[in-house]
Amino acid sequence: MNLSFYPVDITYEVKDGKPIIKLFGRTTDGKQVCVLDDSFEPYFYVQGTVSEKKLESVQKDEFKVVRVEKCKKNVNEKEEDLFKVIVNIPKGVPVLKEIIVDMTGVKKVYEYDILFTRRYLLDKKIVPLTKTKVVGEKIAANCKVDCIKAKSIKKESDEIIEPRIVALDIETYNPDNSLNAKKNPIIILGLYGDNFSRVVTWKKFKTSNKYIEFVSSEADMLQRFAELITEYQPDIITGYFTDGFDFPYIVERAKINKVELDVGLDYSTIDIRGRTRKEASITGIAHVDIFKFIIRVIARSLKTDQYSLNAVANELLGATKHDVDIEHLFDVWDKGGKNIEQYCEYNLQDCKLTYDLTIKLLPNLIEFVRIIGLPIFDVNRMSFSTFVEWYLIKKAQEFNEIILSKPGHNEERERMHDRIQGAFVYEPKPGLYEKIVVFDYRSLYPSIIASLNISKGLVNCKCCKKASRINTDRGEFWFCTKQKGFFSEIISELITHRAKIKKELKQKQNPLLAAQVEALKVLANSFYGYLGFAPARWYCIECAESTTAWARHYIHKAIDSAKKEGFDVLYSDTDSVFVQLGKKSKKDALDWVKKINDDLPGLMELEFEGFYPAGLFVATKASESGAKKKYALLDEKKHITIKGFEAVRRNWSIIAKEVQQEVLRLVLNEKNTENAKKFVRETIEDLRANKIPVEKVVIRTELSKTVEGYSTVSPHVAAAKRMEKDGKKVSGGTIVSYVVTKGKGKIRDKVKLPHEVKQKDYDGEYYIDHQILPGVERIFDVLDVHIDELTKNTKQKTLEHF
DNA sequence: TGACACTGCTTACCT
DNA sequence: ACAGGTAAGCAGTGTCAT
Repeated sequence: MNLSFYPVDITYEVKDGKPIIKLFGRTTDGKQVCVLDDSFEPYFYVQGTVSEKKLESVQKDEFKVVRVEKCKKNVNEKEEDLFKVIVNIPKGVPVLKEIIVDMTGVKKVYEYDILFTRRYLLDKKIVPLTKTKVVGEKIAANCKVDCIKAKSIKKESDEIIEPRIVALDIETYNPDNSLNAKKNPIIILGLYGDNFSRVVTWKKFKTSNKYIEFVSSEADMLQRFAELITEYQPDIITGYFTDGFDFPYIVERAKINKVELDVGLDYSTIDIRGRTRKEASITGIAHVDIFKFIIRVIARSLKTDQYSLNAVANELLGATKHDVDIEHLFDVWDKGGKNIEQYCEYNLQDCKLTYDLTIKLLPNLIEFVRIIGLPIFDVNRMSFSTFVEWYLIKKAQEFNEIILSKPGHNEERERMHDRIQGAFVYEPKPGLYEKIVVFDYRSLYPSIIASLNISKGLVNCKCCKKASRINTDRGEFWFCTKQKGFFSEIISELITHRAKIKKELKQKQNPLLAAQVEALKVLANSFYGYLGFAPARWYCIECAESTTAWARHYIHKAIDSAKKEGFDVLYSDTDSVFVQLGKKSKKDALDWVKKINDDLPGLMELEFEGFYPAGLFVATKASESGAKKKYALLDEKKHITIKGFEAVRRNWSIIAKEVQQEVLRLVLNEKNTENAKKFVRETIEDLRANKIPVEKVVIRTELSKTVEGYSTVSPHVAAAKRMEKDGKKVSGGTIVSYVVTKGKGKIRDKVKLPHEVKQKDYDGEYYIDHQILPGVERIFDVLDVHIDELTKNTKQKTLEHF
C-alpha cells in the first residue's frame, strides 16, 4: 500500500537483534499511524591506517561490527580517506568505538555520538511534520494505531501538517504553600483544544458549565485524563512549564494512586527524564512545553521582563489570566461548594491561553523544525547554540563534511579561558542634539563571516599569499581564498535566502513567511557566538577573533569616512554610526552611505536606519565622560526610543522609571525644561509626603542563585531571606520584590516585602536620593540645571535663576 | 570615629 | 550553556585626619 503522512514523533526498538525505527504521525486523511522501518543501520567513522579485516572483527557482548566501507569525507574541510564502520545495534556504537579508538593505527573516530533516531531523519532527509511518502504493508502490532512496515520512505513535499493540539493545566491542593507531589493531590485538571473544553475535578458542586466534569477521586481524574487524551488523539500536547511541573506532578500522583497512564500510542506511560532539568515525553505524541521555547528563543524579542503565563499572554495575545486568589484554593476546596467553580474557570482560561500561545508561536517552532530537520519535541527544548550546531550537522552531509566531535571535559575547560576582543564603542559627548541620522551595518557579524570566507578549516592556509589579513591580539589571520568555507558558505546561503523571503514577505504578508524570516535571523545571528562557545563542535577562536577584528575595522572605516565627509559623529556601538547632519542634508547622508557601500566586500552593507529630529546623550555617574549604551532618540512621529537608561531597566522602581521617561519626553519632545523641573519637584514632594502608592516604589530584582550562594547581603538578597521566612521557595530565577522603609542602618536592613508595607512606611528620602535623582541628574546636567533646583522647592530659588 | 575613595560583587542592559 | 562591552548600586574595606 501507498500512503502519505506527516511524522510527529520518532523512536526505535531492537527486535531480534535488529533496530526498528518507529515513526508516529498522521496520514493525509487524518488517521494516526506508526510507520516501521527496519532497514537503517547505526554507524560511525574511523580515521587512520588500520586493516578493514581487523575492524570487521571487533565485537563485545551482543554488539558487533557488521561491515566496514571505505569512503572519502572532508575532515575540517580537507579530504581524507575514512572507514565507515557499521554496527548491529545503536547501543553498540559507543561501546565499539571505545575499543576501536585504542587500536594501533587508528587516529580518530567520528560521529559516534549522534542519536540513532536523529541520524535516521538526517540521512533519510525526512523532515518531521512534513509530508512524507511511504510504500509498505500493514502489520499487526501492539499499538493504538495502524502499523505499516515500510518498504520505502521518503520526503514527498514541503507541505506541513495541520496538527491537532490540546493544552493541559492542573491545579493542586496546596495548604502549606509548597508544591509537594508526594503529599498534595491534584484537584483540578483542564484540557483545551480545537472545539474542546474540559475541566475534571473530584468535588461536586452545582454548575451549568458544560465543560466541567465530576469524578469521585483523584485516581479517577487521572484515569479520565488518560481516556480524554486517547479520545482526542492529539498530535501535540502543549503546556506552560509542563516539563518542570504538570507532567512530573501527574506522573508522581499516578504512581501514588496506582493508576496506569498508558497515553503513549504504544500503550507506554509518560516518561520523565532528568532531575533538575526535567523533560516529559509521550510516545507518539509531541509534548510541547511552550514556556521553554518562549524563555530560550522568543524572550529577547519580547518587551516584558517577566515570563509568567500572564505576562507573556498579555503581550502576545492581549489576553490575561482570570483573577482568582489561587493561594487560597486549598481553603475553598476544603469548604467545598460552588466557590470551587471559579477555580475551574480559571484553570480552563490558563489552558486556553496556553493553547492560543502555542497556535501563535507554532509557525516559528515549525520553521525551526524545517530548518534543522529534528522533531518538534527536540526543537522545542533547544537553545541558540544547539540550533546552530544541528543546522551545521544537517549541512555537513551536503558538504560531505565529517561532523566534528564535542570537546572533552578538559578541552572545554581550557576553551573557557579563551577571551575574544569584542566590539568597539564610541564615547559620546554628553549633550542634546538635533537632526541625527543613524546608519548600521546589516547583520554585521554574519556578513563578515560570509564575505571574508571565515571558516574553521581555512585559517592561515599555506597557499594564499593574497588573502586579506587582519591583525588581532591573538596574531594575524587570513582565510584560504581557493575554496569556499563550510562555515562561511552556510551563512552566506542563510543571508541570501532570508533576503529573498523578506522580499516575498514585503509583497504579501504571511505569518509563515514572517516566522521563516525571523527563524533565519535568529539562526544567522547566533553563528558568531557559537564560534566562541566552549562546548561547540565547530569551535574556532581564530574565526571569532577575526570576525570581531574585521567588525572593528569596518566600523572605524565608516566613522573616519563620515568625519572626513564633514559629519559630526556622535556615537557608535558595534555596527552603528550616529551622525549629526548639521548643515548637511539627508541626501548628503544617503550619498555618503552609497559611497561607503561601493567599497565593501561581498554581502556587507551599511544601511540607513533612521532620521531623528532630536537625541540626548548623558555623562556617566562616575565622571564627566560620555556614557556609552545610554541614549534617547526622538523620531519624526514623536516616538522616543530609550536605550540603557534606568527607565528601561527592570530593577528600578516604577516611580523612578516614570519620572525619567517623562523628563526625557519633556526635554526631547516639548523642549520644556521648566516643566521637567516642575514634574520632578512635584514627585519629590509626593514622595516626601508618602503620597505615591506603594506599588510604584516596589523594586524588583532577579535572584541569580540561592540565598546561600551570595557572599554579600544586598537589598534583594535581604528581601529573598524574608520571603524564605514566609515559607516561600526562592532560587535562581526568582524575581524578588521589595520596598525600602524608614529606619536606621544599611539599606538591606530597611528592606521589607510589599505586603508588609503600609503607605506611610516607605522611606521617601531613600526614593528621592537613590531612585529619582540618579535617574534625572545627568539629564538635567546636559541642560545646565543643577540638582539643587530640583530638591529645594522655594520659589525664590527658581526666580533667582532667571 | 567618621568621611571618603576605592574594590568586588551583582544585575541588567546594548549590540 | 551563543559572544563581549558597559553602567551603576550596594556592601565591604582601606585610608586619612581628627
